[in-house]
Amino acid sequence: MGHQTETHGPARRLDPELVPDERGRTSRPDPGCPVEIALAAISGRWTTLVLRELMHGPCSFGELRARLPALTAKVLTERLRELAERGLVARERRESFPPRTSYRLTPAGHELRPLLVELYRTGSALSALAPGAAPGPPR
Amino acid sequence: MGHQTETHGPARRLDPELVPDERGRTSRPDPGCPVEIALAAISGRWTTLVLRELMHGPCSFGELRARLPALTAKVLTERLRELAERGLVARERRESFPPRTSYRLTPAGHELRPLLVELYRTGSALSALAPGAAPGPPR
DNA sequence: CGGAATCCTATCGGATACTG
DNA sequence: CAGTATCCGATAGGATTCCG
Repeated sequence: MGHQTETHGPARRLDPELVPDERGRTSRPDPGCPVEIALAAISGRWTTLVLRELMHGPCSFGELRARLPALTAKVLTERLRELAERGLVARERRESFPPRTSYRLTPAGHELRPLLVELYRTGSALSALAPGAAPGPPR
Repeated sequence: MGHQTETHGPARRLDPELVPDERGRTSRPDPGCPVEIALAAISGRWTTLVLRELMHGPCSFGELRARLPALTAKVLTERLRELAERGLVARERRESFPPRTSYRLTPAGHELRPLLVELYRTGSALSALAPGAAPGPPR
């Protein structure tokens, strides 16, 4: 916690906690940057809600729809496919009748839990600090 | 109270770490949910990179452009305005010539630091766990 | 230097309807 | 039950040009 650098010091000091290694020094939105990887994992509307449900345990397609009634089948399908492609969710089909599909988090998917917790914590802190300041216009 | 047609298990247990209070029980992308508030704060391409730069200390418009050369003035302006509207960034103008503007994080803005660190940590964990699995196609 | 004003395209996500 | 198939309006964000 040293002193501040002036606005035109030659080289800025990089915070090692914020930029631990090479991959954090990108000067553009590089997909290989860990921050981008994590952002991609939770990107897209409804994604964090779907993840939250799956964090509570495996879930069928219909159960997810029941818990998130305003989420259309199309978008849910898209989210689950993206999450599966990224290796965060596993799909298991029973070929019986009626067909049953179960979705569950993979070990990689469970890695997202601390991030979701931190998102919640940060959001709470912000709403406490910024009283009424632009939660964003309702969609 | 009638129960619903649940295909198995009665009520799911909500994880108190994941859903600490009422505001985490939304069944849709509610802007008042802390998770959404935090997501909104870091939403938009380039936003985390701009925040990273500002975390290192105050910065002028031109300095930000110099450090993020591929970021156009239009988008940078948009990001800074959004961050300012959300109370995360403060702008200070010198009306001299040439005009100098300095941007710095507010206390609320500094609240985002642990989130950025967590994003980095999570992304690193994912890339270690999912070897080569869909970092997403290059844009 | 520090922006604002346009234009243009790609993608996202909601609504709706249909299928195995 | 578990999806697929279209259509469509709304943004997001990049490129370019201009202004105080």
